[in-house]
Amino acid sequence: MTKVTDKRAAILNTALEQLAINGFHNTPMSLIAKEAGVSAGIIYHYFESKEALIHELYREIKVKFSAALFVGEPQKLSGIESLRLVWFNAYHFYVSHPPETLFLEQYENSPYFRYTVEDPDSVVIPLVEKTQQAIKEGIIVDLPFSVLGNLTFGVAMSLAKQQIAKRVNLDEEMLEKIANAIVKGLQTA
Amino acid sequence: MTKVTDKRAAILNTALEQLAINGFHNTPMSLIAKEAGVSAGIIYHYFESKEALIHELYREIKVKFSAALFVGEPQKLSGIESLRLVWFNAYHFYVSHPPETLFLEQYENSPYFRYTVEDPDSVVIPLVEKTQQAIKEGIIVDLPFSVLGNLTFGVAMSLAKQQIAKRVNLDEEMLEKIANAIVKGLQTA
Amino acid sequence: MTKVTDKRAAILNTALEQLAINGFHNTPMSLIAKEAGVSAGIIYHYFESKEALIHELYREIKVKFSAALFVGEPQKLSGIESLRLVWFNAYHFYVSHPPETLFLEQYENSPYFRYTVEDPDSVVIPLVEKTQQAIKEGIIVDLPFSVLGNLTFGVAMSLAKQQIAKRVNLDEEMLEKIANAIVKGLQTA
Amino acid sequence: MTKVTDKRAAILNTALEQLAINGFHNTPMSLIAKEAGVSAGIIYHYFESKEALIHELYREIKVKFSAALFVGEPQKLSGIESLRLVWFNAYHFYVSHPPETLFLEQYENSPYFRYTVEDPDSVVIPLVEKTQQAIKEGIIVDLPFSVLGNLTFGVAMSLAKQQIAKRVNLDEEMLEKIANAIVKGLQTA
DNA sequence: CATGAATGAGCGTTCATTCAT
DNA sequence: AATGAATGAACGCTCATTCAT
Repeated sequence: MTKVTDKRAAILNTALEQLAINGFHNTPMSLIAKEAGVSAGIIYHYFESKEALIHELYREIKVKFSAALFVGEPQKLSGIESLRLVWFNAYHFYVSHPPETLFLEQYENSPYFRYTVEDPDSVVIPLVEKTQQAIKEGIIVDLPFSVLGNLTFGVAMSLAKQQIAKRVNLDEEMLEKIANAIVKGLQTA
Repeated sequence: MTKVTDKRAAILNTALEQLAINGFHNTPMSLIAKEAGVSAGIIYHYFESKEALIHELYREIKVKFSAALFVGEPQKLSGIESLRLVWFNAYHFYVSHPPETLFLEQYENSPYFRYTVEDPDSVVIPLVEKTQQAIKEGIIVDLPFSVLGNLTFGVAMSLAKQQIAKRVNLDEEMLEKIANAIVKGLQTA
Repeated sequence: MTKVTDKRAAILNTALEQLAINGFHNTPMSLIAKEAGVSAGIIYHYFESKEALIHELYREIKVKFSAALFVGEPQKLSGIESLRLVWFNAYHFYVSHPPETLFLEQYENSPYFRYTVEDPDSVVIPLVEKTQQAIKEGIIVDLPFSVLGNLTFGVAMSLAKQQIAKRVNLDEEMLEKIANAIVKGLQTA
Repeated sequence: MTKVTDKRAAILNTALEQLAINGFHNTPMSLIAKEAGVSAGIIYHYFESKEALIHELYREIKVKFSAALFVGEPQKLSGIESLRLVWFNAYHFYVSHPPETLFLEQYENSPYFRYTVEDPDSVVIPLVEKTQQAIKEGIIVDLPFSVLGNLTFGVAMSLAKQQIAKRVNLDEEMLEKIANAIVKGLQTA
């Protein structure tokens, strides 16, 4: 049992690594197999296809990401403070998980995967409710969730990618400025 | 003379369309040729390789995009008003050019093209200077250009992509709200 | 184990045959595959490229050829007798291995392979030494090795090619005459 | 008239040069056209095909070569002296015409052209007769013409190729030695 | 479960040849 | 005669997937 999980996990880990480095289309299954120390054939025992493997990877990363958003228990803070903390959590997840971030970006921009429906992870519901309440209370501007997502997570990911690629060097002070800009923008009045 | 330009242009147009729909790696040269109504070989008369064709496409789109930013002459407005107008221009360019937008996103996230240096188009310099001045005057928060780019163009593109995919429906009122959020966030005090 | 060797060997054998018949550039990999009864892809499992396959073929033929030179133990004969025997051995190898001979000729005259360094096969060193000694003793004319090679192996190969092409019919008597001519020419005084 | 000849000649000259450098299969017609300063299409006005162009080149080189053999009027010398002079003429032609030599070698070893019949150029008949007479007189060993050709022209070409490739440096003294070896070998008694 | 040899469709690219101008 | 854009078959090679062992 542990063994099975181990091999499956090894494949997933290696796949993530290699897909992030080489891109989806420059990462042959045989390379994943080789780097994971398994045979090419066995991958098809655990995953139906390369596509399925990638989808599964996406799912797992999403779960990890969702969990990371709750560091510091933002659900217990006020609307604005919650927003700020969640933003930092997202940014820090991205910045400290380069392969995951590069993978997500590729996945979400691949026309191949473009039509995958994304329903919000159930675990994230407390945050959604918190935000809805803040909107109703007139604390946060009334914008659709997907727009709010862009203005927060989207920006966090873009910045993290720049940081990862070292095209910018964001220190704590600058991050504060950026978080302020975002929070200020989304606050009413 | 016109003929040459025509065929070259037909290839570029078709390539853009197909690359946006299928993605770089699921768009064989033979498909571009077929859709453009030309033979596979002739593409190599106009472009050195598939890679060169894609780079050229990128270059041309960037030029069109840069030009689009100047609609309404933002360079003649005050720092804040200029920022707001440029943001709208970017958003409208993206939203009204879905293939270009999908292409740009893929291009800029392709590991294959990740190392292409991007110096700001010279035509865009007036806007850069305008912004620098606004920062110096303390009107806009002092953040690196790449960060400001994320908070403006990056957000505009993400929203446009959502709009294109009909995952959201942004009317003028909502766009105003969003533009306000961004401008407010970037304004000092 | 035997199987692997079998398929690799089948590819090499078929490649030799086809390359000799059609020439390097008129022998598609797909033809080699078809004639060898394997898929096109599998060749690349055993050889890195068409070029590598050809180089490997050359190497193997050279080894076989070198071994053939020692039939009758020429290294134990006097300088002159050794020379004569080696010449016959070379000629007989060529004449009894038409594909190998045609292949060698193409390989060594291909601009593509013109710059391959050819150090004498280590197995051949005894013969080289024997010849050097005969030169030092004043039995054989003092000419560079490459020139001696031409006057012996070169001539043997050319004649063998003519024989193979049936442009001449060299019986034992005539071969004796030719060998005599060569040996006489290279003998001092 | 002169113009036609000029363009045809330009194509032939350039073709020779490029074919010698790159080999038959790495010399596109378009390269020949470009280097000759003509259009790709016009070549097909003068030559039926690439193959026909190559055959024609071969024919012309053979004529030049045959003429070169008569330098110093060997047909007026004694059998042995004639043989020696012809050998030198052949060698010097090869060495002073590298493109022609590399071309000839490729041509004659190409399986594609292997079955071209080679009847001795009529211009060469005086030499053939001279040799036949010398054989009849018992001065030169009685060997078929093609064998004698190998032992003389064949060796001369091989050595010239080595000289051209600078794999050996044959000075006059050494050439004398080699010529002596050949002549001695072919002389009776 | 596990291997890795084997398949074969598909890709990017080349180039001899043609033909509208 | 002359051009060079255009064609399209063919090539070397890759790789997701299968399957005998």
